[in-house]
Amino acid sequence: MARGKVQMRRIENPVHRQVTFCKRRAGLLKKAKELSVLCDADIGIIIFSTHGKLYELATNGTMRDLIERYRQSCGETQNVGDSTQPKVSTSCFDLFCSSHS
Amino acid sequence: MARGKVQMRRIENPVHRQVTFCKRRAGLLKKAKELSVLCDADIGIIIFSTHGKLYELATNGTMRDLIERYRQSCGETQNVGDSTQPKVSTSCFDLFCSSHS
DNA sequence: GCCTATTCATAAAG
DNA sequence: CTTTATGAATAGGC
Repeated sequence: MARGKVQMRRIENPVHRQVTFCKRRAGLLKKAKELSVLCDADIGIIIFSTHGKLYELATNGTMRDLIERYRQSCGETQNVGDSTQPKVSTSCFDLFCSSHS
Repeated sequence: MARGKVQMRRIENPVHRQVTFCKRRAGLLKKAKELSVLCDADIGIIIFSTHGKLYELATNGTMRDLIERYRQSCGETQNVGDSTQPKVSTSCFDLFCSSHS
């Protein structure tokens, strides 16, 4: 982005990667908050670092509520706005009920 | 941001809000993918528009797996990297177990 | 949806 | 941590 373009590959230098992770993570969360305020949207973000540390953000209410709402919506919604996922047919309800017969 | 600064309030004009929502949502998801690739992180994003439409992104695997992983981690993690939330003391496990005694 | 002027984010350096 | 040069995101128009 600055001082030279960055290539979209995994950053191999651990120090460099850590610095970039911190900066971009902050930027991403900021963007999410802005989108939430400007467009009155409800946004949740879950981030796991390489080392498995969890970072989260819920712009409205709690992540708990958001996941619960997600569980309901994804069972009704046929298609989401992003085409990254090939579309999984697994019902989201299974996630919460599979261990409780 | 461009052609004039935007104030951080809810955009009242519905058309304008819709346009901004589309543009910024795309930008947010792109940033998330970049962060995921560059820093080898696992990221999930859930977005509900004003009208309740769901948009989602899981950079690695499925949202189902990510939520499952989140459930486990948030019970172990004491603090997340973001200070937006005042810190909720409710155990995340309650979310999935409260209805099953 | 595409284009362009402008603001924003951020990689590299101090 | 703070600064700064530069690429990226995006608001407003078509």
